[in-house]
Amino acid sequence: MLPDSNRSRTSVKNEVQLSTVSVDCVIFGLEADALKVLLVQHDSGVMEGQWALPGDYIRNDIDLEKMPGMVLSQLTGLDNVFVELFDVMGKVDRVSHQRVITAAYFALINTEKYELKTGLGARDVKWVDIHNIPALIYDHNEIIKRGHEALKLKLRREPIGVELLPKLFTLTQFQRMYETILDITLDTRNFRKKIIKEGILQDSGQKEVNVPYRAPNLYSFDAEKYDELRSQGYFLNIY
Amino acid sequence: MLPDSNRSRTSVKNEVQLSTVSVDCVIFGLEADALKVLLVQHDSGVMEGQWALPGDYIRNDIDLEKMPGMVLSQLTGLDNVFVELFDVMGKVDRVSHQRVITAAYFALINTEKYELKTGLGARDVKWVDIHNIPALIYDHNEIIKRGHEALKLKLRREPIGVELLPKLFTLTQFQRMYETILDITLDTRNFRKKIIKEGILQDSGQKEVNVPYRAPNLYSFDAEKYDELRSQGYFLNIY
DNA sequence: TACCTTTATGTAAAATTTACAATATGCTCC
DNA sequence: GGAGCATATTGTAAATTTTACATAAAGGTA
Repeated sequence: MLPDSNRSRTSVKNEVQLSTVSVDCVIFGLEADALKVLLVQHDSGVMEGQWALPGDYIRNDIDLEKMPGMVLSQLTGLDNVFVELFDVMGKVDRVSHQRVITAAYFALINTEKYELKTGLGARDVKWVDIHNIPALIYDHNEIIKRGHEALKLKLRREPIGVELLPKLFTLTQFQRMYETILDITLDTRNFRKKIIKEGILQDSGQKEVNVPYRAPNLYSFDAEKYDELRSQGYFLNIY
Repeated sequence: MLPDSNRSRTSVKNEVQLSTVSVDCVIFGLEADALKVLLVQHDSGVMEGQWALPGDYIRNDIDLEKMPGMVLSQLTGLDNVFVELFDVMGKVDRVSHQRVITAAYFALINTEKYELKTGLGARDVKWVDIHNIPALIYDHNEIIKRGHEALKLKLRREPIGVELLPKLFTLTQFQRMYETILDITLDTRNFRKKIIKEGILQDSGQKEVNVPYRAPNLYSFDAEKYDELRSQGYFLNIY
């Protein structure tokens, strides 16, 4: 990039090209058995009543990477959530009437425990199952599809989902997390063998209580062990 | 995102926030035994004489994803090259005096065969070995580092490098491509066994000619076979 | 024909993957 | 206290894959 007063030959000399830039967030909500996406319904304007991904126009006095956190904070009250950029949509005609470039981020949170708030010009906010996304404005359906692919790839490289589980969790919870996000079914025996062998989980010696069946063992995540694996280029092959 | 006349509550009402947006390209050049990056030297302006990644400000009448191709075309004359977005840098203070958001793309091409041209306000253009990148302007060194990580990850999922090899190539060329890009050394016997077993290469039955040693067999890439693998979530584990 | 350089290849041991189903536990209800 | 219910937990044999490692083959050159 040549960001000084000398403009490139493809740009108009001495005239800085300005653009409208927004941030769109695919906020994935993990439940015990379903993966959902947070959608907002526009309050007014041309798109009144239509459903869309939560997002906002960027502000030039705020770091771009802080924007998705702000969106999330306004809709869920959550802070310090895992968020990652996965794409940028920049076709000239993706939005009618004006060219809007959007940075697409995904986040992964727990749908439980947090109360949704309307905000950001939204009349309504709701969780929708990933398999049942309605028609959204612009290219938002495509953004969700790509976001899910990015999430799945990420999960195979990093167990980002453990942060959504309690400090101590059962192997079944751990497996369901993978199954739900990756949208696959796993063989329990083989999955456990693999995870145990990798050593990223530690048996706490405790058992869950107050369950009306055999109490499962509780495990914790061994971050050190995992960091060791990641430095060697970790990729979880499960099908 | 709520891109209609109704602005979000975090934005100033009825005033569209505009931004300066650029594209920076980490153009990787593959040689027989080295991975290089294309750098340009600024012609004039505040950054005169300093080295940087090639890039340009975006134009609002051109699809964002077409920009890196245009940059590449101007510097190398190459068209239809593999290019992929891997990050967006958007900190407020990453560039002095004005906030510039940049979309970072990487490309992978062959340094041979193509003549570099100065262009885009560049006084000079050159290939620099990935291990010897000088201090660049702004956060360009960081962008290269991230671009290399993205390239390595991509190569493990897709054999993007084959397009840089001749239609018919030797297993040694194929192996060197992986070694150079991933910056590792591979065991020849094990690498060949793995690749052959995967079936993504076809023995053409021909041999290279005019070599002053045992003539190696020539192979071609089996795109169909690879597509089959990719649909099952391909990831090449080699160390 | 001897030599140089690079290609091509095998194998045994260890580790991993795969495909399967029966038993163990804790609680509830009678 | 025993039967029933629901989930947790676990093993194994076969097939496949990975790992570590060294020698012979081929083509050209001198």
